[in-house]
Amino acid sequence: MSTPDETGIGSTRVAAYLREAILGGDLRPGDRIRQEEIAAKLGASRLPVREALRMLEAEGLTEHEPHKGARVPQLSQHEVDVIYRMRERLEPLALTESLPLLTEADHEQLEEVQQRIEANTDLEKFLDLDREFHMLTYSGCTIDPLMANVTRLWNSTQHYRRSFVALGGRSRMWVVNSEHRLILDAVVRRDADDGERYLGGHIRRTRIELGRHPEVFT
Amino acid sequence: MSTPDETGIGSTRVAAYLREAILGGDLRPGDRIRQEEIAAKLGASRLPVREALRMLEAEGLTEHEPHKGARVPQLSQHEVDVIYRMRERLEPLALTESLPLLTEADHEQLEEVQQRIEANTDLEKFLDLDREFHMLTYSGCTIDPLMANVTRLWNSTQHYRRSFVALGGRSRMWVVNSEHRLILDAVVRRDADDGERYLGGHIRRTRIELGRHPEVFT
DNA sequence: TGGCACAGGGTTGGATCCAAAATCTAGGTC
DNA sequence: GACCTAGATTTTGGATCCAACCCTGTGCCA
Repeated sequence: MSTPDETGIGSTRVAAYLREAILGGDLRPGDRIRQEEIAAKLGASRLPVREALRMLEAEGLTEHEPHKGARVPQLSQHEVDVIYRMRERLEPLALTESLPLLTEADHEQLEEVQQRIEANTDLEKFLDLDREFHMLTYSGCTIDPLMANVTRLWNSTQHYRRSFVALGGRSRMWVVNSEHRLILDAVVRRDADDGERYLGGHIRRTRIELGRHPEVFT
Repeated sequence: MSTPDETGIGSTRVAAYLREAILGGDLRPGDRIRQEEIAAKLGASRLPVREALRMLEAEGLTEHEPHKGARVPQLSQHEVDVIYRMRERLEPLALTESLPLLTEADHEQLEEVQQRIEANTDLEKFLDLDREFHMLTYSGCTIDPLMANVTRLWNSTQHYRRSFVALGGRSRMWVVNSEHRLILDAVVRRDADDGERYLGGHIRRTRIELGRHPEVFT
C-alpha cells in the first residue's frame, strides 16, 4: 500500500487521489464511488471525500445524484462526438490566446515533449505526453474559464481516448506526429491562423477516426 | 422576510437561494459569502451551505479559495471578452444540435417569448426573457456537457450584461429584436447554417458593443 | 410460478462540536 | 505619524454521531 501524498489540505489530497485513479483508468465509466470506502483507504473522514467529489464533479470527472452517490460518468458515442466538436471550436481559441505569450523556453520544451512522443512506445505514456504537449501550447492562456473548460473536455473523454489508442490508433501514429509538428511550427512562428487550422484539423480527424470505432462505447 | 422555498433537499435549496441572489444582482462580483450567515438566514447548518457553494462553483457562480472562503467571481474586461468569444463558438453548436429536435410547440413558445421581449420595458425582465429565448432555442440539445458549459458562460457574465443594458443598450433594442427574429426564422425553417450565422453575429455584436464600455468593469 | 409487499442492511445527507488557519485590531516602536 | 507585531476574534476545515433515503432480498399471496 503506497502512502498517499501528504501535500495540501484533506479534500484537495482526496481529490488528487481520485483524479489520478479516474484519469489513470483504475476507475472506469459507470463505476460507483463509495464515500466511506475512499475515506477508509485514505485515513480521513467522509466529509473531505464529499468535498473532493464536488470538486471532481466541477472537473467533469464524476457525476452526482442525490441519495444515490457519485459515479464516473458514462458517455454515449454521440456525446463524445459532440464533446470533440466542442474541442474543435474551443481549443483553437485557447491557442490563439496563448500564442503571443509563449516564450522561447516554452518552444524548446514543446520540441522536447514532441521528441519524447516520437520515441515513445508505451500506451499510457502516450496519453500523458500528448496531453502535456497540447496543454503546453495553451499554457500562455490565462483565462481561467476557458482553461477549465478545456480541461473538463479532456477529462471526460480520457477513458475513450485510451480505449481508442489501445485499439490500434498507434498504427497511424505518423499522422499524429505530422499534425503535432505543424502545430508546433505555427506556435514557434506565432502564426495564430495556421495554429487554429492545424489544431482544428488534428481534433477533427481524431473525432472522425473515433467515430469508426463504436465498440469503444460498448 | 419571504419564506424560503421548501422544495428539494437542503443543499439544493440553499443553492437555489444563492443562485437567485447572484443572478438577481443582490450579490455582486467580489462579494464574500460567509457560510454561517447563509446557514442562519435559511435555518440550516453550515454543511449544506458548503455543498451548495461547491455546486455553484461548478456553475461558474462562485469561486473558492482554501481557508479563505467563497466569493462571487470578479472578471476583467478581457476575461469577459474571451467568454463572449467562447459563446460565439459554442452556442451555434448547441443550436445546430438542438434544431432538428425542436417541435412546433417550441416554435410557438419562442414566438411568444419574442413578442414579450418586444413589448417589455423593464430592465430586469429583459435579462430573464432574453435568457429564456436563447435557452429555448437550445432546449432540443440533450448533450449535458455542452448545455452545462453554455449555462456557465451565461452565469458568469450575467452581472456585466445587466450593467451594460442599464447603461443604455436599450436604445438599440431594435437591433436585438431584428437578430432574434432572424434566429427565430432560421429555427422555424430548421436551417442550421443560417441559425449559426445569425446567432454568432448576435453574440459577436454584443461583445463588441460591450467592449466600448470599459466603465462596466470599474 | 410469477409478481408484489415489506423489512433489513447499507449508503448518503445533515447537525453539532472541535481544531486550524486567516483576518482584524490594538498596541508598541522607530 | 506610519509601520510592524502579537493577540483576539472570526471563519473555514474536519471528525463524529444521528436521520432519511435507496436498494435488495425474502416471503407471501394470487
